[in-house]
Amino acid sequence: MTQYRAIRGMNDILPEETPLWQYLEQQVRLLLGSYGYSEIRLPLVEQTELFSRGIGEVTDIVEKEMYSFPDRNGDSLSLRPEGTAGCVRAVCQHSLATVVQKLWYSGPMFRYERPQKGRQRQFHQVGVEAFGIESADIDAELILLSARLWKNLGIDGQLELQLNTIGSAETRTAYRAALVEYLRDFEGVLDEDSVRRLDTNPLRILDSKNRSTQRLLDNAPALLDYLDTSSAEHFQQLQELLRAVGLDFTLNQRLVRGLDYYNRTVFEWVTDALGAQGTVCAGGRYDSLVQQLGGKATPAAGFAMGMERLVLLLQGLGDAPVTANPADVYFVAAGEGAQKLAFQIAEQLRDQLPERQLLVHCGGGSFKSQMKKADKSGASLAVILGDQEVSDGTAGLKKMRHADAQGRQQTLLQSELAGQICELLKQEG
RNA sequence: GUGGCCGUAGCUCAUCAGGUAGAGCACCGGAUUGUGGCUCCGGAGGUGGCGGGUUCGAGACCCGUCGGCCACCCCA
Repeated sequence: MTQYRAIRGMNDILPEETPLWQYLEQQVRLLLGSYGYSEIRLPLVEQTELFSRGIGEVTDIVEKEMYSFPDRNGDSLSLRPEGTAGCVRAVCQHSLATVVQKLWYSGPMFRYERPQKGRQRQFHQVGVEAFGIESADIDAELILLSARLWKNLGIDGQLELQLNTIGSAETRTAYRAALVEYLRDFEGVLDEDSVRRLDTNPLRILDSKNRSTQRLLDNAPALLDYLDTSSAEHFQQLQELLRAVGLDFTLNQRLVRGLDYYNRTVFEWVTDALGAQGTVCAGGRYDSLVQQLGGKATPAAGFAMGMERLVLLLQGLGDAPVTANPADVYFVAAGEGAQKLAFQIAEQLRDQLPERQLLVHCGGGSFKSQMKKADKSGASLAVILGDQEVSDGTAGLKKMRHADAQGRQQTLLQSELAGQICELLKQEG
């Protein structure tokens, strides 16, 4: 029984899983680079106020999910529950938005929630943000690059794009009033959470999972009818751009986001392969956030993707796209002299083959047990050194998993070893 | 925060009217002298999450607690 456990909801990513994470991160990095986005690295901790002002005081994230604590000087700090607020803060602080900025970041986020499939208390997001562009083309680009990432990862078949617009602040004020007026009449039949939201955040009622609430909404006023003309045009342009490149999407009028800063475009990539946490990537436009956080008015749009959820999708692919790297050469060394010799030869070989994985056996043991380790390492070649080789200047070189038992092992001079290994590895590619 | 299911070796799990625990995989060693993969033999490894209760006796029953999973909620 282990004495210490990781904090609930904060999981270790074990060596077995890291190759898949590295693969995912690499694909993300390449793709974002190809669209001209630059990485920005941000602190995990910010002033609590940045989040309450940015995300919204009455959102669940701020109300009950933040890890907040007083700093030693009494300031209230919080572990970031999302990345956009901090990114906007950095953009303002360093006056980055004097020109168009296309940025991305990745790292852990923290929310105090009950863990379940696809949901941790410490989880990882990659966020992508574009500052300084008001037109719908950047909305389209953000969506297109995410679509391309799914394709590159081979998970595009499992994802569907849902799209909506929530218009301007005025749109929502007017619509909110109409929606509340409509729903008040059904207060008796609404589910408990939706009743509460009538006062706090009525738009969130739209994406309630409650079936009877959803039925009530069938006859509710539609946000589209309250849309201001420029938002309507913006939305129209976005759809045209997406259609122009043949990207499928579903209009979902009940799609609203849980963070207050969004306006106009909102979108989600959803899957039914992950149980209840089906949103893998989501975002939208947030034109007033920069100004709201003290910067110059700057239009902006962005999205975030949940890395754990993407990893789950990749793992579900069956054919694991990545596995652990097998070794190339394993040095079996029995005896003190052989150990020294193995290190010498291996170090020399590392100069010539920096890309190859060379393992020198450590920890002693019989030839037999060392050979077992060599086999398990996946190495294609084993170098065998013992007292005899030390004294006569030779080395055994064995091709592991070689069909022909006869030609499997050769004895050669130590001076020939490096050249022969290079040659054999080159043959294998 | 609420609810359902679950908690036995590193991992996956079993056993039994309640009588103080097993298998497979993994690990270690051996099967002729210094050599892997297959097979065979052997070994190590568990205060049965923790605490309390019922009982002559509990891993098995009851209560509590902690933890896990899933769902609500929330959201990436």
